[in-house]
Amino acid sequence: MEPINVFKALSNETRLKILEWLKEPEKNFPKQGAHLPKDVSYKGGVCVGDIQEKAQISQSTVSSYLNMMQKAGLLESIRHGQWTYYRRNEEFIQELAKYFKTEI
Amino acid sequence: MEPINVFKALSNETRLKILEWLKEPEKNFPKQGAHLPKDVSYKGGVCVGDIQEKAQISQSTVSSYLNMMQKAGLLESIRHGQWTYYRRNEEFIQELAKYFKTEI
DNA sequence: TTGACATATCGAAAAATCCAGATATATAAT
DNA sequence: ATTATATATCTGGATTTTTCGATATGTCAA
Repeated sequence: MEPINVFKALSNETRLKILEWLKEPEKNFPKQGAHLPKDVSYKGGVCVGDIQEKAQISQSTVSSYLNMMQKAGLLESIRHGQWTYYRRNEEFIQELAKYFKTEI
Repeated sequence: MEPINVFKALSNETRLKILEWLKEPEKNFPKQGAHLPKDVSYKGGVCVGDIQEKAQISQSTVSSYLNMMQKAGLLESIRHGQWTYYRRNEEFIQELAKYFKTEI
């Protein structure tokens, strides 16, 4: 775990919002599921396009944000067809909260 | 509380170290107290010069770092004579850990 | 296999951050 | 009053971040 990279990832309004939105995907991305194939249950995963629409920033920006957050450990992703679904890496985030409590 | 500013303040190796050093001031700044007047008991406060020496960065940089961390809420300071003593704002940091646990 | 769509990567301009030296200010000592 | 010391503020060049449009890649559908 690289705390500096985590904090950098969290140092941006949009990225912080994305992380919060992904806590309640079905609430914040209601139309999600339209293209989510039934045979897949990537619980909580939201595709890039839906996140972009909600965040109101360019496609390239949202893509690199998500990549950055994933590299920091905050998110995980899976590709399904032409969609990439991102969701929170709750295990990592839990460790992070522990780190925060004990080390900060 | 402005989480973004907190995360920005934490997004730097030196500032992160300072925050950690200040968890155990008497251990990390052993000579501290030489100029700390007896009649003052600013528990845990360390003066700018001592922090600068330990961090090995310029005086102006350490001063603005400390100011930034204080504005973010992480530190608090008190002036005593020609010295400014900085220490952790534990109350704020505790709230922060709570915020982190519940909001992140 | 061609076209359409989702996402990733590239390249660049603008803005922000980093960090130092120079200078200003506040306090203490003489 | 003058000088010395600690800290704060100012200025600015170097580096990094932000964010976009353009382009590339991967996948599905016709």
